[in-house]
Amino acid sequence: MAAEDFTPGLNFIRTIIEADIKAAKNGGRVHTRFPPEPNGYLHIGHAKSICLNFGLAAEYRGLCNLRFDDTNPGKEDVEYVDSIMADVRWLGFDWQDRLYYASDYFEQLYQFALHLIRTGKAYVCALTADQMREYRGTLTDPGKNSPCRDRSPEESLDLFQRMRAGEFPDGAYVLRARIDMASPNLNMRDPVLYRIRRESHHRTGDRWCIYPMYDYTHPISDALEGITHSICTLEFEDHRPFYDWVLDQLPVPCHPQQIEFARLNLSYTVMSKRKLLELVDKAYVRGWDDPRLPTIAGLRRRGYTPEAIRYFAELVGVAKRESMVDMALLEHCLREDLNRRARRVMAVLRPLKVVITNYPEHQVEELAAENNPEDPGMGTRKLPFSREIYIEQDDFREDPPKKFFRLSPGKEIRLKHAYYIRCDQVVKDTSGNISELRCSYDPDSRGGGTQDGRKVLGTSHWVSAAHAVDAEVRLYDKLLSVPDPADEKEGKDFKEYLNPVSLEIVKGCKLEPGLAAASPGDRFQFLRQGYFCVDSDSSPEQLVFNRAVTLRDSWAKIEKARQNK
RNA sequence: UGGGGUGUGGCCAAGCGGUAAGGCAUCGGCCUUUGGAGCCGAGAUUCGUAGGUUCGAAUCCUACCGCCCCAGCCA
Repeated sequence: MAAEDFTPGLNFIRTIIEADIKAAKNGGRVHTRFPPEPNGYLHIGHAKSICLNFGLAAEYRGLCNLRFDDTNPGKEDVEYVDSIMADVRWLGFDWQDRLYYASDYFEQLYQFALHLIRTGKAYVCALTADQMREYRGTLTDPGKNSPCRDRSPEESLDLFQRMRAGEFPDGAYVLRARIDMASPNLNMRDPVLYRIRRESHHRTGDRWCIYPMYDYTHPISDALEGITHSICTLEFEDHRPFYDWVLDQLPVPCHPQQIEFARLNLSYTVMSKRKLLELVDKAYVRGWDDPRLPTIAGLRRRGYTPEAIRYFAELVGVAKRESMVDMALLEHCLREDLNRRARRVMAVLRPLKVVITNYPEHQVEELAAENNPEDPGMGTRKLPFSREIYIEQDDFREDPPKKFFRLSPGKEIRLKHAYYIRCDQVVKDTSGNISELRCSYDPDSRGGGTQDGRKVLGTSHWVSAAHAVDAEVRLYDKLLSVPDPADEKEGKDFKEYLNPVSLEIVKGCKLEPGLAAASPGDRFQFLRQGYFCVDSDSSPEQLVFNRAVTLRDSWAKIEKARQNK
């Protein structure tokens, strides 16, 4: 099914929203937000969330904000906010004038904290981090009240103001909510609201030395922005009671509904920011946009389209069940999109020279080739044909196995858009390697067919030797050699499962001449091989292509099945 | 062992008391100037397990089992 013909079904979130609209909750409004922390690059899992939040807003004629959850200055950076904005835009979404930062709310957050202190809902606590851990209790045992818990509002107010004024060293005090140290939900055992931290913030500089915690910041930010449905991932389900508690204590404009869904997991790759950061930092890959990574930047460089990613986000669905989606589905989405849009071109990755002995020595013909059989509107182009050409090494076998439709001694194949050729002679070098094939062509087969109805099973791509342009082609494969490292032996680090051949660089590839004009980001189908994208390293002098995804390959399947026997 | 979630074919996922959608993957077949694309077909007697309610249960009830998350002054 084509991506744009796909009609999304109902999922549990759409069900909730439709019920809310029907009940005229929030005046029938739908307002979502995508709230990344700028501490890393976005990946395909974030894309699922972006498509969900912006998609829902578009679907129900609502709005979606982009908001940076920047409450932890030590980990955050402008490099990340820039990349995040670029990635969201590239995916095709627009937050218009609604770009927000949690740090924009620091003053309001502070005022709300004062309110909580005055109403006895928060207090300044002097317990150290270690003590606080002890006082918190365990999963099965209730916690103990902090000795500071009964501090008067006046005293807490004074202390909190002095925390802001910078009178105390980092860690000396925190502001805590006063809820219930015996709650079975650890998030309700007087969670920390503010901590002292002398760290420069990428937006507020040194204006603050106290920073609010996520759990306190998030519900208020949502409420201030008039969010109706605050969609987040499953691990925040336990935080929802606190989310609601905060909003219930404060004079905020509205009370958004938090809804949790399962984050995306993809086989053969890693999706945690920590692991991705490690791969980048320790140079296991060539940066955040390495085409092997599931980052948006990596997928973009690899050749993925926003359409393919959006289609994928729709296909994987939204549910509460933890799952592992097969990488094959992502690949399918790209093929689906590019099959109808990508120009077909001929590129020989591992060239084998073929001399057509009965073809006139200096003759060059221009043969017409369609640019995309799926879309005649994409037109045709001319391909030069001459006596010496290159075909793919894999397209010739001196001793062909059964079902091998390609070229072998005495056999005939079709050169796509050109002629039938028959292999007459195999030329080898002194060490016995095949150096060239000598073939003869059938002049009646010009264009790739004859009148006699002769069956030619194999069709090869080719390129005229004298006219070919050289290129480097980077063949990418799975990042990991196992679908899910968590399923493997205990105690092994995920890096032990890194696929050693996730990148193979092939040089001296021969491409049809028109490709000399290709520029970075251009995508093509290399006939019979896959979809390729011009890399950002590419230049007119040194063309570089990335393989985004292979074509489905039934011959490879036959061979693999044979091997497994 | 406290709390919160979740269990539908290999992987996702609909289903919400009336007798198992759809997609990916897999396997057949047709077609083909890409072993691509396209087309046709195959596969859960069964919905974690065991009981129960009902004319009827994946859907309701009970018990049990599995898996995930929570003890950051991270998000």
